[in-house]
Amino acid sequence: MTRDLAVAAALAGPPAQAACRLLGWLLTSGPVTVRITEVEAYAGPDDPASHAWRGRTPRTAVMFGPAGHAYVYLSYGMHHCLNVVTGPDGTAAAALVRAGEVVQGAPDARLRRPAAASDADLARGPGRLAAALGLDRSFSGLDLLDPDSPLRLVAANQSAVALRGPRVGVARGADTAWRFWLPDEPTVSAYRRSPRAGPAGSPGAADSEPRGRP
DNA sequence: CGCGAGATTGACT
DNA sequence: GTCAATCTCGCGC
Repeated sequence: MTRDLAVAAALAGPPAQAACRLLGWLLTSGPVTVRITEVEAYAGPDDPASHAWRGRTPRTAVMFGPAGHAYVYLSYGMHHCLNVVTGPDGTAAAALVRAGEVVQGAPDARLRRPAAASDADLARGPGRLAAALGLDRSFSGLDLLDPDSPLRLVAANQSAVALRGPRVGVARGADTAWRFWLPDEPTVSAYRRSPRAGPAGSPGAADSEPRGRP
């Protein structure tokens, strides 16, 4: 097979479910392989924190496509962030890969991230993870399930139950508990609420309560 | 066509 | 804890 349909189907569900499933999966770019330890779910026009909130644009068009493709964007003019497109074709959704453990090619990752204090810091944070994998916007739109793709996603068994909490850094939708991470992983990034978001649990943005260890 | 905002990081007070 | 760096997007004039 050239494309794993079962894996694609696993990512075609609702945003939070699809994102949660990515935990423990492997991302490979060249010599570097990362095991995903932290993700966030983003939806479409209904999700004010999503890039697709205002509808389809050239940049976010890939989010409206079939699951299993890459959406890479430039954040704050300097850091790249990787999303895995989720949900059925025609609806906008993606999972931001926030952090991972470098399980292969750590020396290569370190060349790209000389500032990393430890191996756990190589891909701890979305910008750092994209840097460790050597990603830029040219990777956006790639089919991650194609064995010939320069960036590949491979499913793996998820041993632990995921913890969940509100998404990091978002100004709106800051109370939606759509961040998922694996317990006891030193590679999971620290939680920082956006200063532009109101106080936690502020009215108007109320969603599900955080659980676990935010 | 100008301008403000942003799914971040790392350095500094 | 606070703050600047840096640039693309997308809305408003």
